[in-house]
Amino acid sequence: MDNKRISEILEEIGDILEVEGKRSRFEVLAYRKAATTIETLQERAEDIYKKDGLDGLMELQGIGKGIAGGIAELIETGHMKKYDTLKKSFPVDFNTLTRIQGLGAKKVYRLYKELGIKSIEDLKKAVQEHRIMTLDGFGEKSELEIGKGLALLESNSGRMLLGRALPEAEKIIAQLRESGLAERAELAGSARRMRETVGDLDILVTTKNPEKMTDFFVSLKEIDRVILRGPTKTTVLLKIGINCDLRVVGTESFGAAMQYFVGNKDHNVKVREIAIKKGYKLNEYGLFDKKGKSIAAADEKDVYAKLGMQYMPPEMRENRGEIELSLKGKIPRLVELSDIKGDLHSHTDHSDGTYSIADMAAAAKRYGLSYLGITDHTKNERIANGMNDKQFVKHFDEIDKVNDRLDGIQLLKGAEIDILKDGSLDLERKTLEMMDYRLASVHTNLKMTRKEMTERVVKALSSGYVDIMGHPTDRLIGSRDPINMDLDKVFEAAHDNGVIMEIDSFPERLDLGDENIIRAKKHGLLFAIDSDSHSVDHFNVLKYGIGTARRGWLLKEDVINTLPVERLLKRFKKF
DNA sequence: GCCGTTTTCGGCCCGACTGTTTTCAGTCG
Repeated sequence: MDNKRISEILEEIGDILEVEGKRSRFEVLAYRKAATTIETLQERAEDIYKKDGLDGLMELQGIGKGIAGGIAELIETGHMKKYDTLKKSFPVDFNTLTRIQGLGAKKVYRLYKELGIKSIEDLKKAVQEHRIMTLDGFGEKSELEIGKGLALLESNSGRMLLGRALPEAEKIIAQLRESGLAERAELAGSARRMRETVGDLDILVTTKNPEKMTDFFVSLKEIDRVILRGPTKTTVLLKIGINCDLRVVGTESFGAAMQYFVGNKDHNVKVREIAIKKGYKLNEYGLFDKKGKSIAAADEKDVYAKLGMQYMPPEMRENRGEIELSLKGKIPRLVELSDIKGDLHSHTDHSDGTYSIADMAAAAKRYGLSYLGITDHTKNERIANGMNDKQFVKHFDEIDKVNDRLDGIQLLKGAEIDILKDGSLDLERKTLEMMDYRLASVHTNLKMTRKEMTERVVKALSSGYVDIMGHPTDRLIGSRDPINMDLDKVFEAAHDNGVIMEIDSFPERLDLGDENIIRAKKHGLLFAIDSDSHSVDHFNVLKYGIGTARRGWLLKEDVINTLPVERLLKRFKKF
């Protein structure tokens, strides 16, 4: 059973327990928390259970004996007694119905009890027939909002790629800054933490004129409609299809607000618990002592410092151990975009890129890189114009010629070699040995059994010819699951054979992702943060790869393309 | 139901906005 279904079931148990009202609200919270944990897990809960049993599940955040047992039951039998029983008494699609903005478990239950609404279809009909507004506590406006929520639900599926949402946020923030109304305007929330997908955007501003500031914000052309508006918080729907919150805070509490709105929920709960233990109270307005006097608020670093904590980069604030590290003062300096000296994955018009070798070199130089690896596709990728051995020999010759004319940037000869179905590489040894380095990826035959796929990849990595494994899991966020293989075995093979793991920076790939980076690093692996550029405009996706690497707590020394070219070349296989 | 730098029992973050309420519950993040 996949994580999504497990988390839906846990969430729904939480909903039903809440409306049932028999259990403590903390039990409800516990199920919701467990649901979030499973939903955001990169590894399959089923794999964890098969490998480490109940203990493996219980190591996860917010999952104890009870819920772990329930998950195990789901995996073993496809059913969970507790859920089936609850569902019999409440045959309502809580999961879908509560996705409508403004509808929570309790309202959904009332709609069921009083109007018999069990599904989205029932709800749509009830709205059309104006039956919602007849209920106590619901009015004309509630019905209208539910109607809008229904339309929105049909038009988009919730989360959006960071690569689509972040540029929009940057555009909006730039306008807020240029308006002359904002003293400061900063991105907060999951986008600032560089999560690969975001559910909404959060922007924080300080201003002398909140009223005018908000007027200006809601008048921006990027905005579709205003969902709610108050003196400190305004929510709008953007035309690109996600919500954007504007928070207006005082300059004196800007730091506390950043602290509050940047970390994820678990991070914040934990930090606030630390405040309580110290006899303080922490909210978005400041850190307060017992007498209610503010002891830190304007500066984010100061808020953490007064709690005995070292500042943590936004990308770390996910409650994955950063708080403990921070209390010990051991937060490391993470890798930064400016550390990147070159890019080891790019395509030209010799395969499926759109620009010449010389154009790509010039673009990389403009981007500030000092070397660029050209890694065009091999013949198995017919669709991408992959080259055969003979064509590669000619291709290398041309790279050499272009290289001779270049100044300030050096080209490296490589290829993105297909790992074939049987685990062999798609070029002859002779050709492989002509390159500066070799990047190998899986592109075809993605639906093999776990055992077959693991053997295939391990065989390729053990060939003695692979320097970098390209986009290792081959996932496409939101559209293609990672290939099914035993990642620990793959990482082990990579370690034994000196293979570097790629972090492909393309927003729909971000592969490896943050959790798998942490896992690979535990195996002692090194990384390459690459753009996978197919055009001269693509180098700026590197920032997403950097963000992902930072979410995986990588340091400069973990990333090989922070090395100058002479030292980099020493890391690659020699023949 | 989960969890442990006071704890294996007794806690569990905190505030804003809305609609429909005459003082607040529900929802959201």
